[in-house]
Amino acid sequence: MGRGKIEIKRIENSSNRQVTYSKRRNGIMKKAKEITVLCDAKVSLIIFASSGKMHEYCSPSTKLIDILDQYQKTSGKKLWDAKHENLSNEIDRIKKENDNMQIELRHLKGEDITSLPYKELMALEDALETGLTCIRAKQMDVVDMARKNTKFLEDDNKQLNFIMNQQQMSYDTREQMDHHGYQRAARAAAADYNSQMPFAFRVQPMQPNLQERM
Amino acid sequence: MGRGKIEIKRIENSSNRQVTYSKRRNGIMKKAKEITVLCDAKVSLIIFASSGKMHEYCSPSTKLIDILDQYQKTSGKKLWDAKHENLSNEIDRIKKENDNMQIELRHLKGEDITSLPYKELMALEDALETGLTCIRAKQMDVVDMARKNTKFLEDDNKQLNFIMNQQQMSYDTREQMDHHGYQRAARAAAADYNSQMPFAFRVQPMQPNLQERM
DNA sequence: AGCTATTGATAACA
DNA sequence: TTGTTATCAATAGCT
Repeated sequence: MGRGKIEIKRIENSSNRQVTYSKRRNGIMKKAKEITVLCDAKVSLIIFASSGKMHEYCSPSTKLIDILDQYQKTSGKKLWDAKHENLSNEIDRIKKENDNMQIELRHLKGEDITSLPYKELMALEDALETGLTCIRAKQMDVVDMARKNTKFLEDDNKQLNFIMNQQQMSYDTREQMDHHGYQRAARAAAADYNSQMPFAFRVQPMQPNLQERM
Repeated sequence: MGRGKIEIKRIENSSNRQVTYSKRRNGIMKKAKEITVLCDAKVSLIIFASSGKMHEYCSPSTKLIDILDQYQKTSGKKLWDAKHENLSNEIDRIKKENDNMQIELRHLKGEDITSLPYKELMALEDALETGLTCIRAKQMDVVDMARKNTKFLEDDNKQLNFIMNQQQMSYDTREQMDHHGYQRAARAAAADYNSQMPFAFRVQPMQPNLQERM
């Protein structure tokens, strides 16, 4: 149909192909509309040009999704139903997991244990005792750490008090000294302190993260 | 195109409509095939006759589902994506729930507690103690029940032994008795036993389900 | 289902 | 892209 007959094979000339695509697309769309009107048919037509541009026709007062639903029912071919099934199965699987954990949690909290056999009661008891042991060990750790922290703070305080006293003393005798003499006195005081205290009590960096863990 | 021009409106004559549908359907299918070959297009064509009968064309080496996926991306219209999103959200929600329970379970078992604040350690301890109390109470119940069961069995045994002895005795003196006399003696033995035992120790139905709960 | 007169679609060209 | 038109293709009405 045209000035010359053509073979049905890919049109190599790109612009010819584009023109033909456009004209034939319109032609098919028109035919699709006509058949829906003439024959009461439901039609879904989706065309992608090689460029990726899309055109569609769907018979009026019909939704594409309805046509596709009917397609699945009529043909038995799954489009999204398969994906749906997978997701639904996944949900079921996870829900079951959920329920089991729910039950285990209840049991550990001493709920819903009326119908449990003795063996499981024993197992639960063991688990709870183990947990309690761990928790209490951890609590001890924390308390211990707090105690150590307190001790470090006390030592710091002691040292700071000592230095302050020395500074006060050197301030009291300041009149007899020049500026350099004052600084010398303060340094001497610190050195004096460190030489009097055993190593473990000297100023040193605070334990990192000690506070956080409380 | 035909022996006469026709108006594009529903063909009222049913058999004409059917024939026209069939011819035009073939025509559209052919056109669809041609445009895919001539112009490198991807085409999905689904037609339902008013009778419900379906015909489809999909460009070769392409799946309908792929065309529809591309349709959703290109047009932005959702077909099944909305449904999928709902299911996916549900899955995410349940998975989160799952994770939380997983963590709670671990904590109760004394695992992964290194970074827990002291307050939560206390709460865990309380929960574990409560659970342990409940479990042990239940264990006591079971043991108690077992003890009662044992007692019932012992009583039964005692009673059966008593009756057996009586029967043995009546057997030993059997020669002096006729058949009726023997039966009378056995009945008398049982009555004798019941009259000698306090009510609570008499034969009575076993506690139901006592065994099961072990 | 075939046939064919006729209309409709479109290839090549502008 | 759009329009024109000579041709080819589809099909309406009939068998």
